[in-house]
This record gives sequence, C-alpha cells and structure tokens, in this order.
Amino acid sequence: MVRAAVPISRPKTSSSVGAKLPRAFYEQPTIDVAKQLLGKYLVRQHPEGVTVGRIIETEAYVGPQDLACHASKGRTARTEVMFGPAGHAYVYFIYGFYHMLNFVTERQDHPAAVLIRAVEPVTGLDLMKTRRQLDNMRALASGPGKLCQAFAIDRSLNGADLCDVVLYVEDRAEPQPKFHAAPRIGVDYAGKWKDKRYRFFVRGSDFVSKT
DNA sequence: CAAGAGATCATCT
DNA sequence: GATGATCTCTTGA
Repeated sequence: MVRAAVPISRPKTSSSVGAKLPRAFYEQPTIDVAKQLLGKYLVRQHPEGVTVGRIIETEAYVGPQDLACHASKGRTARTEVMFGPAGHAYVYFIYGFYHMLNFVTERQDHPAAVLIRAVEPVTGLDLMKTRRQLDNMRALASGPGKLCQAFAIDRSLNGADLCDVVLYVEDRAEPQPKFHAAPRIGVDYAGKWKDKRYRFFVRGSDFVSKT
C-alpha cells in the first residue's frame, strides 16, 4: 500500500525554498553585495517556466570614479538605471549579440552595480538547454552572456525590480562559500582600475566563466 | 589546448 | 564612425 502523500516536498516554483533578498541587501557597499551574492540563487520566472541558478561568479563596478564602470562616462539613457535606487536590474546589450545582467547597488544617485557572470544551473535545465541549443551543463550559464541566454534575460528586464516576482535572488541559508578575488574580465581600458580585484568566484566550482 | 577572427548593433563621439 | 563588462568556431601545434 502506498503511503498517503504528505506535503513535505517543496514545490520548485514556490518561494518557500528560500527568502527573497530585500532591497536593504542591495543597498550595501557594492563589493559586499558582490561577495555575498555568491551561493545565493538567481530565480527567473517566465511563461516558458522557471529557471534557477546558484550564483558562482560576480564583478563589482563601484561608481563613477571606477573607469571600468559604465557610469564613469556620465549619466546617459543607458546608465540611467544605475543612478536609481538599489535592487533593480541593469541589463544592457553588447557586441551585437549578448545581454549582461547587473544588480544596481548602494544609494540613489550613486551609480554602481554588480555584474552576474556565472551561475550553476539548478532548476529548468531542459529549458536552458533548449534556449542555448546545447546539452553540456557546464556550458549552459558559465558566462554573463550565456546565462542571460539560458535565463531569457534581455533589455525588457532593464529596470526590473528585484523585489518583484519576475527576477529575484533567494537566500537558501547556505553558508558563504569560499571564494577567490581576481581582476575583472575585459576591462583593460580602465587604467589603474583594471587591476582591482573586484571579480569574485566560488572556489573549485566547475561553473566559473574563466579560471 | 591556445590563439585569433568574426559575428553584429546600441550607444556615444 | 568606433567600440565594447562576449561567445563560438576554426586553425594549428
């Protein structure tokens, strides 16, 4: 006789698996946000289904003085979101092909953000594989452009509130993973700022974009 | 496996 | 008119 079903298994699409990070989390100093995001879970709700990934790699872009930060070029249509309140998505399009996902940090009028560079696929693997036209789990979301493709993130999400439901981050009460700090990728033009160790990634993960 | 090129377009000069 | 917070494929050891 089969035992009666007991609701102990947690529905994967429910927020009950973790606590959504509040706006106050994103209002912290950008470097702290970048480090603390490691081991948290990026959740994307979409009509095709939910995708979830464990955040493996981030980069901090700390403000207008940071020559690698887009906001160092001034306040423009593109960078406008970064000048707004923390806890919103800054999504931009680059190289004619790829979208980049960032989280706006710190206070109003201090333009800064954290770039999400890689996640470990957790939920919605089939959806990610379809979107990426690829079967290798290691390559699904191990890069900023790859993860945006896998999670169906484009400029329609620019400015999206991370305290809303379509895109947010969950804390599943894991201990903070050990991580490395290294220079950021692809910012050789940024003078002395290019050598700052503002890139953070989980030690030993197979899902880092570059080692 | 490393290095290089090509793809392609929004944004700013 | 140039360039970029990238990715993938090809080439050649």
